[in-house]
Amino acid sequence: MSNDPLQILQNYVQSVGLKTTKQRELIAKVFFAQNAHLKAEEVLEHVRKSDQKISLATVYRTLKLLQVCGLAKSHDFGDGHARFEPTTDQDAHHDHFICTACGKITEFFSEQIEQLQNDIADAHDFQVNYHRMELYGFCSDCKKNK
Amino acid sequence: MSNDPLQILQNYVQSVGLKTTKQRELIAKVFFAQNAHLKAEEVLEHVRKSDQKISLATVYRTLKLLQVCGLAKSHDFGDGHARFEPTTDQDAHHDHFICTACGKITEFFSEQIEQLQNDIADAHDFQVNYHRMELYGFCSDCKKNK
DNA sequence: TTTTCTGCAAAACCTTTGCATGTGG
DNA sequence: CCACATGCAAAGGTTTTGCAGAAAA
Repeated sequence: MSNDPLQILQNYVQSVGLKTTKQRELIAKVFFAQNAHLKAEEVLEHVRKSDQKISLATVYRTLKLLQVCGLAKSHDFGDGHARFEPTTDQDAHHDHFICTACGKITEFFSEQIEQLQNDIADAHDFQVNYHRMELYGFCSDCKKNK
Repeated sequence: MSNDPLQILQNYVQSVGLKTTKQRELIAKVFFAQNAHLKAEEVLEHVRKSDQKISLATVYRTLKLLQVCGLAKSHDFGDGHARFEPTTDQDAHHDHFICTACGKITEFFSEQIEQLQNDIADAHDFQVNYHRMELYGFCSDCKKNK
């Protein structure tokens, strides 16, 4: 059983009767290579370096496909643009720090948060399936320049 | 020094040379009375009960004004609609539980989260100004019906 | 009277979709 | 060949903006 997202995508595509195309492969490759929070437009920019003709619609369609097979997630951090990020086992539960000065998004992981969400869930009779925690403020660089 | 958001708004409006209007007063009154997470369209619905002629544009403009003077915040919970909520001292730090079955949004507050964010901030050399924590899953009602 | 505000409609924005053409299996 | 995929452009949804008339200071 492979952990390579491109392999997983390939398997999924075949099993559901979809087709492997140059565009899909390229978009997926670029997306997983950039381990970042990209807007669709940014994914397109990267992809265009290899293929000028790929359309934004295809980027959206491929990103949606990646979400359907559990390889990507989208999220709006509040500026009206959806950001996409890979979902892999090791970072499925990571959280984010968002610098409100420079816009940089950094990931972090806290075991305590996992514990905390269980406590809160119990206290409120909720069944938590996943969580999201975001800390807004200034990153170390921007903190200096204040 | 008043704690009444309507009073704060009034003071702000006057101090910056803006004008007090029936529409602004009504929208603000309705918004603060509904202590909920409302879409702009929902604010409009409530407002229309008192004044049929108020436009959606004015609702947006007033909600933006409330954000500028720190009385409201907006956030996209992932369905593409911005939700607006009052920002007051007592609930400035609350967090959210979102039921992915029925869409219900519930607030909660945890002192431990406040502590946790400080620890994380220190560890990463970040200056946290505010945070957001969301737990996604099933509320007690929807949990039963599974 | 002067500046701001409103309502309307149009524009802007990101994202999705319809359609004719292209391409993988 | 047939079904799916693509690119383009147009449509879709929410939010913003330009403008002329209305209202507050």
